[in-house]
Amino acid sequence: MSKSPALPASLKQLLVKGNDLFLPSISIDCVIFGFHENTLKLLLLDSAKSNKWTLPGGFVLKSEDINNAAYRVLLERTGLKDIYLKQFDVFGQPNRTDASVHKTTFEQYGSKIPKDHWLIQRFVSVGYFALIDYTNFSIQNDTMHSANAWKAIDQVKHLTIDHDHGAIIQKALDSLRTQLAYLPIGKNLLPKKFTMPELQKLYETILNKPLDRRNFQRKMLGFGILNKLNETRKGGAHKAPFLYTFNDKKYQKALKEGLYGSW
Amino acid sequence: MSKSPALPASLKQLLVKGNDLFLPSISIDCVIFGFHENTLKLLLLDSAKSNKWTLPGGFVLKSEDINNAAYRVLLERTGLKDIYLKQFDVFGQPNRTDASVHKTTFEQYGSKIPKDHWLIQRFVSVGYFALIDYTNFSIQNDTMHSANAWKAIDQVKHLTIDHDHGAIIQKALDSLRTQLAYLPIGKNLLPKKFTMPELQKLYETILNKPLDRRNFQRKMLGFGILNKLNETRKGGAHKAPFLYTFNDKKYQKALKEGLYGSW
DNA sequence: AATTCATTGCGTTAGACTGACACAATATAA
DNA sequence: TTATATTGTGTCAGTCTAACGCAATGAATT
Repeated sequence: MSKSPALPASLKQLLVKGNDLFLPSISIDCVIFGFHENTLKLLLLDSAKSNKWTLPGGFVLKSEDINNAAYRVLLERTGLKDIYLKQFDVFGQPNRTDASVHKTTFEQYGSKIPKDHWLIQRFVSVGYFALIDYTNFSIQNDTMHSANAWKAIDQVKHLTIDHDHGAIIQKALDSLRTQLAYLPIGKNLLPKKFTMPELQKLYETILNKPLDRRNFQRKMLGFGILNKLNETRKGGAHKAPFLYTFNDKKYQKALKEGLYGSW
Repeated sequence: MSKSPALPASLKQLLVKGNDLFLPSISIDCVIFGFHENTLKLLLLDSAKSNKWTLPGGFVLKSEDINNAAYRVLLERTGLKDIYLKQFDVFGQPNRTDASVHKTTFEQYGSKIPKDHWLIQRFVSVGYFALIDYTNFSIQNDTMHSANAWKAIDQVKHLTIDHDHGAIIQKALDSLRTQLAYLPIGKNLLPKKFTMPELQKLYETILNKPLDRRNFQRKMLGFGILNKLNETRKGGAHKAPFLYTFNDKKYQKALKEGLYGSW
């Protein structure tokens, strides 16, 4: 006759079978970027009513490729497949995880995690970042976290972030910016058809600085990864800009070989 | 009255205490590059007389930062400190490790690893690459591997490489080449004082293509990370080239901020 | 001691790229 | 119809890059 709600099945499974299902010591954190209304956003989870926000993450099945685990986490969380997902760093400080979060989660339901349980050991986390199209996406909620939400990147620093997830986010952003310099970007972050000003806004938002419209266009077209369509986007109160799509083959090639090559 | 030699203490410790000392499921592999006689070399271990070559690696102590674990492995293996060490990827395919190697190692000494032992579970490995000065370095041997050796990078593909270490080496080389485009390099790979032709050879070796002598010098000096000394290196049968050192402050700054910035 | 010769230091030039800006065309709103 | 903000296209000077020229130098050769 406890006043606590019943322990959800997914949490119970984690508690009882986690040790059998997952690799010990290794976790995954995903920094999921979305782009909407000229703002870069992050998909965050409101962790177990503790008023702390966390990154969507998970564990690696015992016979699962670690990259697939990251794709699985992304799929479970967003319902999206075939997304650009990039492993950007490993976070392995011994004190980076704080078992008290898990304890709190389970205590809500009147459950206790045994001492030395798989879940409250030290975890080394592999960080991935993903870029997704904000528009054709619906947030998937789960039982462990009461709310999932998109947060504008510049609001994030005012939130209470769990663990070292703030540092992970910062590192992901740095990696994203660095990548921008030598890899194409935007494929999964923008709708299929987009305008040059939209693409530019994306770049400006990630880099957090304005770019010259005309030079941006010249450089972008120079990369040779865009198809110019014979359509324009009407509806804006001004001259209708042309629509573009990414040239898939050339985009993929540029992803592999880089945009420049330098030396 | 076994004919096998006695099990070395370090191996015994791994067998008996490994489970207590180290994190499960996580290992570290180091791709250690050296530069000597205009050749890029790799430090490899002749693994347990099995005629397979492996990368120097190790495990993470239970309360040790994973980056420190990599530095520790490097120190144990080479005796070198303060080396540039870069985490470049995570290797997490479920079938990437092959427990038979460890079995063979212990069977040599007439020891058997228990089933389900910590050591023969699946490991996810974090790859680091290091760049060291070939000259002031002495190879440290250990008990688990009969021989450590420098192997020229283009000989490596003719060797029998253990596990997925061949793929790890390839990925390290790719990362090194990519880094060359936007980060300074050479600090630990060359002696303190070096000539411009020597530095150029290093770049040419890593990139595996010739560079124009005069353009290389102009570009390199343009980075502003070199100090030109008032000495020349005599002894070569020709005009004596000037000696340079790296400007430590500017070198470190360039490591953090990159050499260009592009956008 | 003079000569040879591979290598180094310094320089030039044409073409490509970059940053800053001008001006006409156009889709909606007033 | 006019006004206005925005887009498409273009220019131009400064910078960077690739390719190459030539004199200076240090040891080896004669």
